[in-house]
Amino acid sequence: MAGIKDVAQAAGVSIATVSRALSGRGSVSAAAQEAVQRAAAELGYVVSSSASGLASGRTRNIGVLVPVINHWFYACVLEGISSRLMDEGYDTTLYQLTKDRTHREKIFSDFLLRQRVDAVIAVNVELAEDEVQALLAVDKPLVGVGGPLPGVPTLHVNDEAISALATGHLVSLGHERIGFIGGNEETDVDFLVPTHRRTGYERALAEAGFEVDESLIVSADFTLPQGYAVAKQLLGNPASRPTGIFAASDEMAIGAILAARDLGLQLPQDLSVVGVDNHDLAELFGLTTVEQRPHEQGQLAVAMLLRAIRGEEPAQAHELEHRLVVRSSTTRPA
Amino acid sequence: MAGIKDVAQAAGVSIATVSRALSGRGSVSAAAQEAVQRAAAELGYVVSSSASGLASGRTRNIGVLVPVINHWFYACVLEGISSRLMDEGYDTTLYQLTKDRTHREKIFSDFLLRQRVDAVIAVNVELAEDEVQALLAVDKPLVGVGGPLPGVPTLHVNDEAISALATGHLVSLGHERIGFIGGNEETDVDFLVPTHRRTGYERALAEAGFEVDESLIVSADFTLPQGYAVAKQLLGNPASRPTGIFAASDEMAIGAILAARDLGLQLPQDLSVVGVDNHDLAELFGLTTVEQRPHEQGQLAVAMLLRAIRGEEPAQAHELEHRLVVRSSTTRPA
DNA sequence: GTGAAAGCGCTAACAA
DNA sequence: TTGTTAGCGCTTTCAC
Repeated sequence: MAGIKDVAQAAGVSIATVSRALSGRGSVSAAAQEAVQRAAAELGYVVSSSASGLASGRTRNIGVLVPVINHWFYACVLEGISSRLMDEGYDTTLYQLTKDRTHREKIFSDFLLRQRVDAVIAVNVELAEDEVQALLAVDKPLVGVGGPLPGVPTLHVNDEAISALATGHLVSLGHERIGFIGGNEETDVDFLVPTHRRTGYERALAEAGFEVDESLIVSADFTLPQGYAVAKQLLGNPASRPTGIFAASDEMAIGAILAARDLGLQLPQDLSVVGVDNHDLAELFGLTTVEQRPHEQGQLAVAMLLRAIRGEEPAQAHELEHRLVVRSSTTRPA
Repeated sequence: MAGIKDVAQAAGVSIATVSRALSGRGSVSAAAQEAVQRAAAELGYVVSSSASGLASGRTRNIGVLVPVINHWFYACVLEGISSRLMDEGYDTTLYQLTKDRTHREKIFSDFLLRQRVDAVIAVNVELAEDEVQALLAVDKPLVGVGGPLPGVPTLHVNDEAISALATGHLVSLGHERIGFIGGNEETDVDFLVPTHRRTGYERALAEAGFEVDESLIVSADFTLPQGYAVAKQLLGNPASRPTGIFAASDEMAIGAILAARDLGLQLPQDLSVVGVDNHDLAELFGLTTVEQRPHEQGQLAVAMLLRAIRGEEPAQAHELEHRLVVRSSTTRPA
């Protein structure tokens, strides 16, 4: 396995020049540059990340914290992050953060805190104050996706505005009894997403002059099956049935659509449904939804992080756009 | 940031003893062990992975190669891998391998080959002969999931047997016109999975004495929407419609169920559907399927890899179990 | 069981 | 622009 010395020898320069030529730090003559490049290629030389990391303090490795992987949103964000990071020559190291404190502590102390990563992207994980401090204390740039994290630059959509938009869409169509399928905060790995989405829903209702009817509010875990289950409860009683439902995720919204079908309801005549995400399945179900682009969120997070790593302008919180995608799952009430 | 020297000083021993005590390599007296552990904990000391890696040649970091992340199977495998790896004190570094040769080459040369990872798990990526050789040449253990990879220990289900089982289930119910929704090989990231699943389907038909009817065979990309689309074509013509469908993935099977419903067919009376996976959504749709447990596959792959890393018995190909999960999507034909 | 010391393969001052 | 050289913080012989 060729080392930097071999390359230096083959190129007829010193190892320092090889290092400079290959890393782009410091100036190197065109001739030397060329010679080094050629020699490195011929020998199949690649710097040892351990050696480089030890000497420079940079690992070119970014830690990504996610609560789960097997979930549309996280998988998309992760794809966005990893592809962008790879383009920039960085590795992506994955940490699944559970709710278990000791497990988390281990991740923080054993993995993140020392030399393993140059920086961290936290995707929808609610970091405790001391966890944030620990990261910042070792001078590791930290960017959050789905924040907000106190004192941390974060990329996020405006969950409240999204909900208000979705609910408002139903209101504008003439719906007066609008159900809400939210997330349940206990089991939830996400932040305040459940809370914010509910607040937006209530705000839109208030603006329309409607009262909040607790019997129209149910919660699930953002998945399709649970959305189906709670929607069935919500729709089961013909007397109290809402004419429209806003679900805090597309998966739950699709669950609601399936539940409505199984109850013999015609959509959208008997029931309008709006979701959030613009999930891969949304189009198939004709689901009206508020789009958020997790893949892009991941890419943007990387861009923010790189700026922080390079010590450029202090990146700050950035609110991402969202837009209503109207399809066939919503119409005026019968 | 405390270093090994600080710990040595605090514990009143040499840095060599600290290293031994913390890594478990070499013998240390109980007293020293205790003193070191205490000092390290007090100082919040964690070894520098760069320094340790440089000195020892071990990074405690495993590279995981996947074609995509945002897909049920891969996300599950990934969760299994990363959680198990974390338990063992290893990092998981993620590499998305595209079909683009130059991109792949970059991953291999710049990332994998040098000091960044101790070993590699390839999940359903078809590695070229030279890619496998490159890994083995630098003496990096390699384990495949979903193989087979020539000369590489691999964990895999028997795709052909799975298909034969699923198709046989329909045959045993009395179906004679059985459609097949397979994967399309061109766009496919997976191996020979599409081919094997088709072979199993054909074998089961042959065993039952049926001829293969090409008009009953369609292909999609393993996703629900495409499964829906091709199933609609398959089921559109009432004259040539099959009474049962075997889909090579649960997502496509569910797509077929939805397509059938949209065509006004009653399930399972008018159409039986079998899938493969036992996907999170299978139960909701009452889908009969052949289960494979990707999460476990990931965990087992880690176990195999660790054995290889430790130089224990040469791990070999391991075929995973599968089982038929019968639900309500299949019955005898009308 | 323990310590001294020689690297591991680079990067970054510094000097030229 | 280039080379020399001193570390980076560990692990691992080797001698005791």
